[in-house]
Amino acid sequence: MILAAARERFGADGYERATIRAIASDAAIDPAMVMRYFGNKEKLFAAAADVDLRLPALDSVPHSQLGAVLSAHFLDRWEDDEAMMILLRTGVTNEEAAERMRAVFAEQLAPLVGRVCPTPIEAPRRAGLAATQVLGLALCRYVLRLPPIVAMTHAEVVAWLGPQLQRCLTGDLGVPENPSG
Amino acid sequence: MILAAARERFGADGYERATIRAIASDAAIDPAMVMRYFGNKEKLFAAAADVDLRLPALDSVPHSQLGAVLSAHFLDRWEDDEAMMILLRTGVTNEEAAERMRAVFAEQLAPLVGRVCPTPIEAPRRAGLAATQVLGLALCRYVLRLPPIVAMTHAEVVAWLGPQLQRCLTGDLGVPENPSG
DNA sequence: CGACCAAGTCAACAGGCGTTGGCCTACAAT
DNA sequence: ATTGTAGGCCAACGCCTGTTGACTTGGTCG
Repeated sequence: MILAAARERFGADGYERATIRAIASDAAIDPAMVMRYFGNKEKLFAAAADVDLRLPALDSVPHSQLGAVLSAHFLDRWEDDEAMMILLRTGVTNEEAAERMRAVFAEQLAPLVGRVCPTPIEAPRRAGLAATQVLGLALCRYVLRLPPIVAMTHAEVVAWLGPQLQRCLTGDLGVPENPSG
Repeated sequence: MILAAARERFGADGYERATIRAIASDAAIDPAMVMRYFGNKEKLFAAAADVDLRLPALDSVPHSQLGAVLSAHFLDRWEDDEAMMILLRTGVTNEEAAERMRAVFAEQLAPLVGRVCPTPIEAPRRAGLAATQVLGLALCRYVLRLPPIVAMTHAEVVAWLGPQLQRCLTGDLGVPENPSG
């Protein structure tokens, strides 16, 4: 499967270093076949970087458990879907990938937060802060491989991230009397 | 100054897309001069990515103020030193840059945390978690440009990040009865 | 004046890239 | 047996990259 090889290469090397030739070689086909099926490199990337966070419905989750549920979900998601890594690796140097990342945030995470957030006007900011938590941890653990973060077990990470996300969603934002800036 | 142009290009484009020709053009010199002065692209990058966090001495800071002090310091640092952005942009796709980032963490942040951390054995993990906070926020604000995070004022970011860092340094790690894994 | 040496310019090399068009094979229908 | 067609391979194009070596300039010393 071409897409599987593409996801692997994009996720491991980023957009610029992942070459069509290498992807084709991994898939044991000719580079020209990649062009025939996907048109060009950009379109191949777009097909490979189609991310679905698969966020669960949170309506039946008690407010005090939101952080814990999301923490476990994100870590599982991160460890079994290469597309997550693709966006993180490529979104940093490729504007198109960054735009897609903002879209994933706006279309998937933000609306969900909006439905469970006590004060809807704060929802986008709370969702954004939650994103910083998840992305910062993924960056240090899976990409930069900071030793102390890599050394944490799956359970330890979930246990740490849960309360952090909980604070993003329902905690004090720091300047509550003037939240809009 | 060649280094200034190199920092700008590496910070804006990442390692692969920043070309020696473009850097030389920015500096209004010939590409061959870059080679003469720095040897090759890798060495030029190494010279441009020499990051100093300039962390203040924290010994005289009350423990309850550690997060606030570091929060303000990091945000100032991010906003006036292009080298910070270089490492974030390139460390994601370039293993040499990632290694340098781990070195900055191990040599600059971790020792400082070790000196103010209540239980020294937890220091590396606390420093790592603090790194996830700072990097996650910088990633969303300066690189991915998530709108709600960009919309926050400097003061709002500092006010939010302070307590977060404080929790990393002196708060509950989540599984305190078994912190080493 | 002539000789040197560092600083800078220029053109070119070899290699890798995305992308293209032509050829070749294999199979189905007539 | 011949034709048509789709799928796949190969060689090549044009472009851009890092890097190199030869050449020119300008200033300083014997």
